[in-house]
Amino acid sequence: MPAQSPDPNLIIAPPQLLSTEKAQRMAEFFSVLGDANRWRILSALALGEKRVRDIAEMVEMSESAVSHQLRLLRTMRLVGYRKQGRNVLYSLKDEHIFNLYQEISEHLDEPDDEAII
Amino acid sequence: MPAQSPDPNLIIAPPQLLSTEKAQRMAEFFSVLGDANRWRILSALALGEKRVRDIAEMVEMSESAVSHQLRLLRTMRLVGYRKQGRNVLYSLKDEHIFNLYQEISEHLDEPDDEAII
DNA sequence: GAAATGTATGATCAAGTGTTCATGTATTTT
DNA sequence: AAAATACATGAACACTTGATCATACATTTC
Repeated sequence: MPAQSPDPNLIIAPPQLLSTEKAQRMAEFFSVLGDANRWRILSALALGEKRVRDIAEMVEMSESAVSHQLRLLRTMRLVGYRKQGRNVLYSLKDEHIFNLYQEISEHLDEPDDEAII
Repeated sequence: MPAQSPDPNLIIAPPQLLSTEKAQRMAEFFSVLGDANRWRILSALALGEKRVRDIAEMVEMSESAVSHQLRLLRTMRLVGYRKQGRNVLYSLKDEHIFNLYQEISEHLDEPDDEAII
């Protein structure tokens, strides 16, 4: 019997208050996505594997700043990398990020008020 | 002909670099979810509509701190509220939050290394 | 091996964030 | 109407964060 795929419209709410530990882990993760430059870097990588230099140029940041941010994205396992000569090629490790992007995008695009008269 | 529901495994990546504006909007939204106390508050509200006082007691924060955070959650349209006498009852406005919760939870639960030998 | 290139990292500092404290407002109770 | 209760808000302050700058490291080129 094949596995039943979950109803995409089903809302899954935690049955109880989040523990401080779990809440903290959630917060730390979302904080990583709480920076515009990191989103730009991720979207650059969504276009394909890239060198630090090239990312820096695309997103118009210093190489140092990009490197710092990539380090964070690395520790959060959002990007992977491989060395190639003196270059380091970064790539998206978890493309699910852009599913989140899509969902939130829709949330943000909702009208401010449902006109109730 | 009924609408085709999208393939849940389809990864949707933006076809180009995110604009600074769009990236900024994303970042602002994710920042709101980048705080452990806000997650606790949201998870309290996931259990049902609640007064400020009760939320404060559940999450062990001062009423003032909770009020400040609820204000933020309100402006981000994550919670709604209605007055009832001298109480203000808050509730989740967008339960999608806990779909995000679910997704990220899985991401965080992934093993650190896929043992490759 | 010296110079150049690509990347990483530590220190510093300005800006942002979240809590507390004091105070204000609205509603209910006495 | 005075007191009590529930919530909101502004200011202040401690803490966090992210960029820059200087420097270090690794690899390639000369």
